[in-house]
Amino acid sequence: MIAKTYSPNDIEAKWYQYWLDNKLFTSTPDEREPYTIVIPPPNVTGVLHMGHMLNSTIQDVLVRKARMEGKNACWVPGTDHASIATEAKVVAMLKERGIAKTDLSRDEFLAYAWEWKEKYGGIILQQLRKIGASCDWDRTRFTMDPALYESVIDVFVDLYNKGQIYRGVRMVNWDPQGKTAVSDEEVITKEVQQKLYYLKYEVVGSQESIVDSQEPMDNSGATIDSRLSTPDSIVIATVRPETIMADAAVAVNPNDERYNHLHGKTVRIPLINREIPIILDEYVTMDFGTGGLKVTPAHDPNDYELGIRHNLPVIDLLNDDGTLNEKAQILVGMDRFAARKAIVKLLDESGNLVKTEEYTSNVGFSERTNAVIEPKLSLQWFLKMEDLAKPALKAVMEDVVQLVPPKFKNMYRSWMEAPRDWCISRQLWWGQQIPAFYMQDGTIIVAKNKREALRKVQHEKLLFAMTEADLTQDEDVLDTWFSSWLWPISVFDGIRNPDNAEINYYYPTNDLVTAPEILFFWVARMIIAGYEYRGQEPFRNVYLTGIVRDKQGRKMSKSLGNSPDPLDLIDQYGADGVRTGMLFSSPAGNDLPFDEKLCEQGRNFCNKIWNAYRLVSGWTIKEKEEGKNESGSSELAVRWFKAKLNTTLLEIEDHFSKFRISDALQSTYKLIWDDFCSQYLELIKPAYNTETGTSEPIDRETYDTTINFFERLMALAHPFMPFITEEIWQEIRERKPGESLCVAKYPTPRPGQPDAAVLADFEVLFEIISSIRNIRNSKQIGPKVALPLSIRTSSPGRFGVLEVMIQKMANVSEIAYVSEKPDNATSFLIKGDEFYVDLADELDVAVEVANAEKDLDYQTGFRDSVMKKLSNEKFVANANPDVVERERQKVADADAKIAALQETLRRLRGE
RNA sequence: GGGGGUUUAGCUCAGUUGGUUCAGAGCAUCUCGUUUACACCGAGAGGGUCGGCGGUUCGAGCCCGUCAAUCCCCACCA
Repeated sequence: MIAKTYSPNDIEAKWYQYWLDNKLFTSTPDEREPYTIVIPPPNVTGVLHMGHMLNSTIQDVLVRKARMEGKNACWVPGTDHASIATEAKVVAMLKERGIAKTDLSRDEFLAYAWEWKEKYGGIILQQLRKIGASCDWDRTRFTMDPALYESVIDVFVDLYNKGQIYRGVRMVNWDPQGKTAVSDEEVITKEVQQKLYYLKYEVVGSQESIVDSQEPMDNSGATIDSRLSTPDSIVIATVRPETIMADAAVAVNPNDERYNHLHGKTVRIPLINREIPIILDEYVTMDFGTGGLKVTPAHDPNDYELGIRHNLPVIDLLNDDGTLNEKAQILVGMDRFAARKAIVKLLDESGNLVKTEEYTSNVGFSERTNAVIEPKLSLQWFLKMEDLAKPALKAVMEDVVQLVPPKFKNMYRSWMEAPRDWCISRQLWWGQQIPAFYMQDGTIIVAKNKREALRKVQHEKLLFAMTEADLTQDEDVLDTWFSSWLWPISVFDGIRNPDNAEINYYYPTNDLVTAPEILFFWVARMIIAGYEYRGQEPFRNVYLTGIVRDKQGRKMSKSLGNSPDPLDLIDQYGADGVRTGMLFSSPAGNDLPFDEKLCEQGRNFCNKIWNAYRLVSGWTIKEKEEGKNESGSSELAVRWFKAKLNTTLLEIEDHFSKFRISDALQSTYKLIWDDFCSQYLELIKPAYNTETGTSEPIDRETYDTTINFFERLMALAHPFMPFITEEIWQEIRERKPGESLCVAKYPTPRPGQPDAAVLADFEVLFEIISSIRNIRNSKQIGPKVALPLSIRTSSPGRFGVLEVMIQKMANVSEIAYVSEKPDNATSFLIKGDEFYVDLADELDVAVEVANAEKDLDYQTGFRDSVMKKLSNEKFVANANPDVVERERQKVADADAKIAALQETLRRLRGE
């Protein structure tokens, strides 16, 4: 006997192992059509969160479906080395052991990092197995695998040789915690409540200034607080008072008449009294703050530009870790934020702090470490993006690469039309070390390795005396995205070995499933690399998932602690339950407000399927000679379900073709729960024999057909819920060893028109049944009390076999065709046919009259509104003839109902 | 500051070229039911001026304009 409730935990591990043992997920090139997905490689240090859960489930649904459709499905798993994040974790781990990174050599540090990676890395890949992900694990790749590492190096060398990569001093985003530069895309700007400090700078030679200031200042029409500006000083506004020691000038707008008297003057920086010039530049906004701007070229990108224009010195007063260096002269060694507090106090004491205002402004944060980004001037490597981006922009605009949903095309375009150069160097050790080698005179040799670099020096520069010892490799590593942008190519070794059988077979891949957050970071760059290195797009479709949010709409994150552990959820609801739960409300590109209720619904669905199987498996089958179901009702039910299945399959296929995964699941869910369980199974269910206490046997034909239906339904649901469907599919009939639903045929709609007649008949049938049940409910009559039904129709006997079903489903004792309404009967109307249910007790005439009147009102109103439409000449003239015809039909239907209702009313009133 | 999305039932969302009784689904709520697969269930019910206003049209949830709310992206006026 099968258990009453489905227990996922018992079977999930069993089937997953079975799939692995039978190598059902492995793929090698063959003559079949390939279907390829590369996983967005999760951070190697990562653990599974709800975003992965959603993303991986969608990929698995697509891959499993393709596999069942007979394609050579290949889902490549792997992880990303995530340089900053991983290095930070390793540094933290070392710190716990009392080891500082600075005490280690690069090689020693990397040894620790690899040790750490081997130990903790890739947990997430194990977790993916728990959710049923059908990855080809033999293909697991890591962005630092030798082959992938080498691919990255090759690409760097190649792009350098093509003149696309250059090295230069630029203002970059500095992460003082990670102590590395990060790209513009890795900076998240957030609005932060800050303070705007108004600081007074003394004008040098202020005695003269007083004399000059005989000219009345009021002429300028200045609206600024008189305290803020005096003839012998200028007040500037800043949110970063700790950088004043690095000021190179104070700028005012040349058109700002308030400051005419200061042109050509110099001022003194408070506290340190260094003298700096007043410069004129139209960049300065006159109506912000005081109209005076402190210019700090080392610590602000705009100031840096100003500095270049005015030939100002660059004074960098920050160390790499964000503390003040000796150039600051004061507060040396203090962290920038502590220094800010301290200097405000000092400025206040010295009388230079004029006032403080609350101020909201945008501050950049490091995506990886969440540290406040410091604009910093440094020597970095850059990749020119302008030309590379062109084919990638075109591909998306012309839908060669299709973004799903397409609304993201706008975003993509705005970024790709004017891409900024990509800062690809990082001041870290964990990653691909930049293959640039420096000669002692600073000459740069870019080559695959030192030996190659030396060979180049010797052969191209004819410096045969050079040795490897004379070359030093660049200390920096490459941005992690500089390796992941090659992912769809490098996992098939298509960079090093561009004509190999694998890349030629699997590339371009089919679908990419990822989050919109990394559309620029990753997706766009993969497309760029795809065109540059394969001359072809890396994938056809990009399905962009939403962000998983909690009930309050917050993004689920580890730091907020509002994300449930997916593995806990799986324990609780089963992998299939969680998978379907995730998909129930996740249209592409829309955020997913996650609610555990959805997992519960998923679990309930599993249980429903389980019990449906329990029901069917408990049936006994009639001996052959006993024949089939006498009334033919089962045959008709079969005919109906076939038609229903067919139309639903078409619907599901349509949803899938549009990547409407949620809708495809919804259709599957309804087909199984409502159509198959609630209707079909109830219709064919054998009667219960009260004497024997068992159900009657079912005829062989109906039974076999039902089992076939079940099998097809399991196949249909398998991409969504692989475990329970495999379990039942294996139970349903004897299978050969190694056979699996994973590679069974996915149901396809039968060709030809669906059986419209039977579908229409059953719609009427279900309406009759629910009307009778409704009467039962409203009259509080229990389901065990059988009720007689009378029908008055213009075509007697038209219900034929359906009568048996009405009797069974609505517990009707007998059906009679009548020409007069029986006494004591309550009635309902369906398409002009009138149905009467004889109630044993007295009929409440008043209630019946009220109901009939209400219905009559509605029908008359409805008829009138349609008539009004039809009497409008413009409507009849302009509307589609079909539409007009339908409207006429509506009137006819309404007329019939109205006539019937009027008659009912007459009778009820005894007229 | 620019660009885009969203706004439909208490909640989360469907609603495909404007036209069938088009105002929908799931969840939640309420009523009834220990029926013989399933209470992780069954049978029913209530609930919305489709964000506001204006326009186009014979006809608007759908098209256009405008306003409002909200979210996202880009842009670092200190």
